Amino acid sequence: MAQKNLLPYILLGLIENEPMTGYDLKKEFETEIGEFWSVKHSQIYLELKRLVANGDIESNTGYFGNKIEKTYYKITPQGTKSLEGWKYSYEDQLAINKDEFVLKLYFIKDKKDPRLKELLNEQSHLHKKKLEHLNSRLKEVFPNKKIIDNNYGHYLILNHAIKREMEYVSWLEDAILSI
Amino acid sequence: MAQKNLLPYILLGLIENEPMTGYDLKKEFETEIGEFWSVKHSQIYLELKRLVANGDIESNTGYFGNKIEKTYYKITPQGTKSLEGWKYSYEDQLAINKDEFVLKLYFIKDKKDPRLKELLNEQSHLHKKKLEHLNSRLKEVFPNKKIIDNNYGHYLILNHAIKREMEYVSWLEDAILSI
DNA sequence: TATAAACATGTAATTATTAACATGTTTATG
DNA sequence: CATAAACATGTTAATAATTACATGTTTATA
Repeated sequence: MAQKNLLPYILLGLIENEPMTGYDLKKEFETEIGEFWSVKHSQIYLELKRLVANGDIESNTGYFGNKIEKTYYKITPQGTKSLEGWKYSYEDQLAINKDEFVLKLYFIKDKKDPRLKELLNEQSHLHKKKLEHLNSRLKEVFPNKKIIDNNYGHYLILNHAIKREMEYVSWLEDAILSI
Repeated sequence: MAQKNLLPYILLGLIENEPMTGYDLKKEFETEIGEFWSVKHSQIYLELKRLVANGDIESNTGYFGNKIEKTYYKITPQGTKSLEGWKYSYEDQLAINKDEFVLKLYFIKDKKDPRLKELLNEQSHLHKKKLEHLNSRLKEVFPNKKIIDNNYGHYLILNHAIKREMEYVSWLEDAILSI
């Protein structure tokens, strides 16, 4: 069981719906899935090569007009199988989720430290903005019940992200008041 | 401003209190800070070398008895400065926090998918266990107000972790009921 | 007391990730 | 219509992180 590097599954998951080019995939990380995951485009191209070498996807280079050359990737039956295997596999333990701000706080010992409140305020501002953004995403992406039911996983995690930000903000506000 | 690799700051932050060996540092990641961050011990040794080369810490090798040889690291004024700079620096934007389960859900489209509930249940179980664990940590680590006030950052983030897990569990429970 | 398990301390190799470099193509705009 | 900006597509180099390898020391236990 290959672990850790999840990018292959992401690419498979995206390509599964329809053949895509490297650039199409890159753009996915600027919108939809970009809310939950990030990678650099250089990584995408590397991984695509590996997936081809591995037989999980097939490439098809076409010439559009006489200038543009595009390589589309489509998933193979083997790739589909690999994707399914991952999607429904169980995790036996939770990964730690690394948050730089949380880390900083760990090293701020003194409750009376005057800079503490500043940091909390700044963080609160960032998370409020994020919360706002997520709320508008929800309205935008899921305007009706049919879309919700056909993209239920996405709907769930977007709601989760919103609740998480609400928790974050409320925690920070409480912390600010407490000092 | 060096970004990204936060391990140097963690090591500085830990060494700041008292000189420590590589192994001492490794152990920190199994208890206290291990709740919020993880690294492999091989990475610690590499980073310690770099910090020494960079003048942020100094090493001092001593022979205990006639067998054991230990190298203690202590922070230099330059290291302290670097640590302080990081601790009170502002972040301009939030990093994405990568969660494999959330990623999986993104690719599960169909609300009626029978395996969805299984996955949600399994996750719920994991987070309930984690929540329990964190609650007992809180009691253990912060038995009284004095300790709280002298380790306030740590107190705050432990509370945050607890609230986050509560959110996670409640989200999952709602999701399970919704399908 | 032999032997296994856990402690303690690192190095080397592999893989993943990010940053930097390159290069040609449309599209907008002054 | 010249030119800058953004689009599109990659490769190469550098850094970070994980995995595997190595080796000697206590401590527990059969």
